[in-house]
Amino acid sequence: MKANLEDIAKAAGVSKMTVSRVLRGGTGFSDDTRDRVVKVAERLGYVPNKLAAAFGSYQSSTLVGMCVPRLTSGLFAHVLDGVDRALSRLGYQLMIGANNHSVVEEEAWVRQIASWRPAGLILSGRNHTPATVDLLRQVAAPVVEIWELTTSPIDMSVGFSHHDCGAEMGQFLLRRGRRRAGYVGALARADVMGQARLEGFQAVLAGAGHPLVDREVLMDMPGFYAGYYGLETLLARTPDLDVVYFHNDDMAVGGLAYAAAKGIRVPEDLGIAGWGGMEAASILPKRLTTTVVPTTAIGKAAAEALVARLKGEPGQEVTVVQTRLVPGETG
Amino acid sequence: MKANLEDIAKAAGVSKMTVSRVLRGGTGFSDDTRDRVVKVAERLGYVPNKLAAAFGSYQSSTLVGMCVPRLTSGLFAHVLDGVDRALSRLGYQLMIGANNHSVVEEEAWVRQIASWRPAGLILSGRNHTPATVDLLRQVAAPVVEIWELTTSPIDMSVGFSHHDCGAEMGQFLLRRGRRRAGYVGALARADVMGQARLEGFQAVLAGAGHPLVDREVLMDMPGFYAGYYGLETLLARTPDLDVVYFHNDDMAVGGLAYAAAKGIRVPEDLGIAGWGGMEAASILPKRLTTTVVPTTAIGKAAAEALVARLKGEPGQEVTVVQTRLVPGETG
DNA sequence: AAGCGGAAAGTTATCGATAACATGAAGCGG
DNA sequence: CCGCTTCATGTTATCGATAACTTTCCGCTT
Repeated sequence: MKANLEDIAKAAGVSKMTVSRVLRGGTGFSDDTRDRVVKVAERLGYVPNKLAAAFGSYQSSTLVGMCVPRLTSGLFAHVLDGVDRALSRLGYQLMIGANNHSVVEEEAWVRQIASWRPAGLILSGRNHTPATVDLLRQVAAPVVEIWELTTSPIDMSVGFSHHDCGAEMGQFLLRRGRRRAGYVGALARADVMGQARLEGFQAVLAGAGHPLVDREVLMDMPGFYAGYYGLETLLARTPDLDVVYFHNDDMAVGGLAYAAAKGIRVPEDLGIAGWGGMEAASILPKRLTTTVVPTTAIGKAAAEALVARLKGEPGQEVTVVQTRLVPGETG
Repeated sequence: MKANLEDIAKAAGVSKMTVSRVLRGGTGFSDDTRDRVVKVAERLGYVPNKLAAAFGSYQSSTLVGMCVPRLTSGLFAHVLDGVDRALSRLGYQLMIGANNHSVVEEEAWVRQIASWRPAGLILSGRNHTPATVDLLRQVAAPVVEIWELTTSPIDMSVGFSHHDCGAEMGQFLLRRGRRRAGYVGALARADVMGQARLEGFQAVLAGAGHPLVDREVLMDMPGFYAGYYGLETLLARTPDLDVVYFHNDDMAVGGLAYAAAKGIRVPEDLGIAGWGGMEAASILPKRLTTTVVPTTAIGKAAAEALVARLKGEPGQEVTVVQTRLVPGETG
């Protein structure tokens, strides 16, 4: 790199410290000095060295790490976008990682990121390995757990209850007269949140005397094809279902495609409900019954909670965001 | 942080340098020493300080920056995923940013990232401000430009020709007998790549004596609604089109929704073609005519080119990936 | 037994910015 | 005109790891 603080200091006839103060926009220098320093810095094409700054004083790190289950999830893309917009505006840089729905991979990621001494971290979910929690304590940076609500966060939390989402959908489908419900899931065992929705769903159905009839939980990623073949498998085993709740909208759309292919009328013969609120679903011939999650808002809230903490303000410990059940024409 | 190299050195009865050598897996120590050091490091819960390492010796940075137009683009999500998978496996960390299709925002991002002295950078597109190019030269890190092919990259390039995509689609639609083509775009002026596709499309049509009849380029983000209303506007002005080429699949799907809502038969009354190969399109009742882009492969190739360069190997200067025109039932 | 090669380990200087402390000059009331 | 405050500025130590160099030690040859 061409110039450092000392080069500017020499050229401007002041000390390094004065240059540092000017460029960071502090106080303790005259207007005349500031102008001179700024001009020289510009002329020399000075590019600050955050590595040195963050190393010398961890206070000055502007590195924020964020770990999501998958980078290709449309839902998390919006969360990421919300975080990035809020943070980049304030001069923070975002380091990302994907844990593939595994707390072990999350631990590996946190271990890597911890070595960069980040100013803050955003994690997805409330489940972590003990070693992860240890590491987080050691880095001593603010941590926001997003997506799944936890009332006892490591530090801060922004999310909603997946259990309640499932329960609410169960109630809704019962009100619409559905009595023989099935479920098609994915990411068997890896995804505790889909599991939580299923449990909420089941609890409500059982409580009403119409327990879940059958379920098909694939090992695959939750996508269109998983939804398509999941529904096929489920119906082959249990043909007389009157509604199927899917892990998410992608899968529900796959289910709709299967129904269309087989001449199953939706919602007359079979109801279909999803979860998440994928954008693409809004242009289906029939509006999908689903639960919309305020993804961008979650990202924004997480970033804001983090920044508040970094500025020394207390910061909201737990932020609950509202999901919204959208009654469509498929459920 | 609990422990640093010196703490381990003291506890193990060796020097810092020996600990450093052991933990980095170098040579110059006995098996006995290695075991002792490793054990102590583990016991003390040592977390390396990459800030110090990268600062002391830029060789040892494992930071890679990547800038995409939008974080919410399904296409770029897969590119990102391809990059992340390839890099994280090798111990690199990914810093991301979005430039909102603006070279000025890209410059701001590069300026920020440059101050972290990254080991490498991945940028989208081949257009950059002069100041960006200057900065890139200054950071002296390998740079991969992706998405749009350039035969004279700053450093390395992985991509394909948007112009050719448009031209190929033009030829295809002409072969299918279309004679009065329209175009619906988005991101007016901001997106040079959509512009390139349009130009390729127009050139072929004009060359065949059936020039583009009308076009509607919105200022909006390219999404479903933009496609819906874009087609509405276009057809209001020029009703007698027999095919419309869209900026991307999202918009084409919006166009399909508009056609369905208005009772316009596709492809009989109007052909519709998209670009990009969005996953969701695969479950439409009629398969969308589009060009599929190998997104994950682009990410993977970009990461590999970067890593090769970082390892001192020459690295592929220009990598051309193949897009694939998929004849659907809508065009 | 002197000398030598090479592996193992230690020493020193360094990266660039910042916190904490120190200095110095100007301004000002008594 | 002295001592006090205040603001502008300079000095010094420091963060943790690493490159480059130096020393130590051991075994082996002649």
